[in-house]
Amino acid sequence: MALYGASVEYAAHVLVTLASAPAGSAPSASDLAEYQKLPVAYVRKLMTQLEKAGLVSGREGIRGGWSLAMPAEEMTLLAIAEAVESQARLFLCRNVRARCVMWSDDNPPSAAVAGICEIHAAMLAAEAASRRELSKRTLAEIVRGIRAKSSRDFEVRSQAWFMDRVGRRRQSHSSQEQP
Amino acid sequence: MALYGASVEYAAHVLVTLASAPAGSAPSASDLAEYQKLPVAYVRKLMTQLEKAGLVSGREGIRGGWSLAMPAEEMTLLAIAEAVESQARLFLCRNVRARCVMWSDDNPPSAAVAGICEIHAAMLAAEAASRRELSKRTLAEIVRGIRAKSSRDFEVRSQAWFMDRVGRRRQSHSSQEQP
DNA sequence: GTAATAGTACTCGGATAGTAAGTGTCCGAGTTAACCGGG
DNA sequence: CCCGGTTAACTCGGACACTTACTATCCGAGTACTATTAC
Repeated sequence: MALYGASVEYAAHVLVTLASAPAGSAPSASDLAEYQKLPVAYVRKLMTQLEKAGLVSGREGIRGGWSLAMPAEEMTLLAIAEAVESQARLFLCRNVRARCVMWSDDNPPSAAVAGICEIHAAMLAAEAASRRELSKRTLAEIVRGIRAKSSRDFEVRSQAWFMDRVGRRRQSHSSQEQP
Repeated sequence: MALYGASVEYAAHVLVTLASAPAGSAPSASDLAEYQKLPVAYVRKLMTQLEKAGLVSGREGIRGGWSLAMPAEEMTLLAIAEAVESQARLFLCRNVRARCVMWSDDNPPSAAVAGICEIHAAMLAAEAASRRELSKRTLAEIVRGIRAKSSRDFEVRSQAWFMDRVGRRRQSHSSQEQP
């Protein structure tokens, strides 16, 4: 139905959140997921995919969490999409042309089917066009666009939310429980 | 995995075949399918979809068959793709932005989420680019490209194959059986 | 005071369901044209 | 000679099974930091 599924959408929003989070806060996968009510376990898996692609770097352990592995200006939407859905192709040529009945009986499909199928070629051109478009958009641009729309109050409260999560994480095992 | 699946590939090749078939031969869905060893029943379904989209016109009955409903010069690859996979989108926005925890407790997501999501906008731009590319390519161009690669002999034999199919269809119930 | 231990909150990776869409098949119904036999 | 019935070969449309990939969840294992405890 759609080439890029929920994975790409989740990943993109998570990265936007990560780029907007307070500097050095290193939110955990749970933080990032719950902030936008995404399935936590699923986001966890996405994070490891993003890490493999070199977009984020994680730190393990009790104070662990995620942070961008490169400046947001350099991270393109194409890179994000390919990180979590590397197999996404506009079209997969099954080489129908070579199945023609003309070939089967006597002479094999040699010269006539040489090179790339015309239809496949057109599809590849279209795919290249869409990728070119996606590679133009960077995470930084997207964050700027979102920030321009949102209120200052929203930003402040979001930052506070993340700081609260991090703080809560730390104090939770100095004092065992809290009201 | 791929936005455009086998349906689009089959449809495209069938239309190429149809455009290349002898004038007035009106091949049946079976003819078109067997010519390239495609699943017959499936091609039949595709043909009705292509008809609904106005790309081909069918004639029922014993001498029935299919023919292009418009000049091949006017039929774009985009039209073909959309005829059989109209739901194909590059990206389906689930409006994740509106699920943010910041909204749930007191104030609803009003102004900040107004307009289209930044990520969605970028995806739409990419989709538009690929569609633009596909709408540039016409069936006539594709047929020309294929014809340029194939031998004259291949063409002649293909035409003969179709004429044989049509002829066989007619004589098969003047003389009941044939050797 | 320093070192070993326990506990906490993460990440990591694989195994496993559930679900939706594409792919492919089958069957009955309707349509057109040719042929065949009766008037 | 003409006309209605029969048959053949299509199209049309819906119903159904199969496969695959995405989405989502769960669990055991590893890791880093902190606090506690023992020496």
